[in-house]
Amino acid sequence: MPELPEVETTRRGIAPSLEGRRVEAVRVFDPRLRWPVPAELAGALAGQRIEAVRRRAKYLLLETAGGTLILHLGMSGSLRVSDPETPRRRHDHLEIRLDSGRCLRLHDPRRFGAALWTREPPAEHPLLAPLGPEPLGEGFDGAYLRRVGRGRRQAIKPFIMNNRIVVGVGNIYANEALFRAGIHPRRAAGRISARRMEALVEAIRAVLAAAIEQGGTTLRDFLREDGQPGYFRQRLEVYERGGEPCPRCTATIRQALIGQRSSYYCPRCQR
DNA sequence: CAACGGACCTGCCTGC
DNA sequence: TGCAGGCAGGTCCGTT
Repeated sequence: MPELPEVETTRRGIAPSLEGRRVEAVRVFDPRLRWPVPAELAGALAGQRIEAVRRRAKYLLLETAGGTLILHLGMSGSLRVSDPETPRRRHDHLEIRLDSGRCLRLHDPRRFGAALWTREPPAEHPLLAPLGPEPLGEGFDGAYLRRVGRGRRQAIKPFIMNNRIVVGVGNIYANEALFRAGIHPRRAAGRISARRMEALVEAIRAVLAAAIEQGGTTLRDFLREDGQPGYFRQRLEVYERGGEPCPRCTATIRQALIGQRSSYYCPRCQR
């Protein structure tokens, strides 16, 4: 479910309830996530004060003086701040009780998500260390993308979805950014001019920023931590619109599998 | 190395 | 109605 805008929306939603609070207890109802939830997590996190809730790529980082809880929402994960008295839902796998009397619950039907603990600086964790630049940060520009794409024959769409190249661009926003930039999703990454690569970078930034502003995209089940949906879905121009007219030129939008993922594009506008 | 397919899971929808 | 099959927002890992 969540791409960068949904994770960032979640971060902004939960941070005010977490920052500055002390963890009173941690309960793991089902440790079978993508990797087993470490047995030491509950003991290590209990008693710690949450100093900051940060995001790196699609990872959420709950930082304390004793270590960092690394959370990933996978395809179907979500976080809710709730009253501990509220009955647990099916697929609520982890609960963190706070000294405010509230609790944070991780809900994840498909269990592709993760909850890990590290005492090292999180940037050095093996999962985070190899990640490419943040798309909305410094260090991500046309010159960079052109340089790392040089000589690559891989299609541009899976290329920008590779988190060693740039993080946070999932299937929805890859489709949308390529449409905005007028680039065909199958075009080889190494065969895009500097000018068009710059346009692609700007399109990625613009679509992610706009989606964050709208609270993310709710397709099926993504809900913000307050239970509200994100409103970016109505702004999607090609995603899940196969067979509809292109909003720019009225040609019929195509759907095809590229790199195993559903891809949507206008065969006339995108070259 | 780059590129690709498989794997991990549940839920939901479609079509027979 | 039941059941098989396909698909879903991610990404690691093993193989070519």
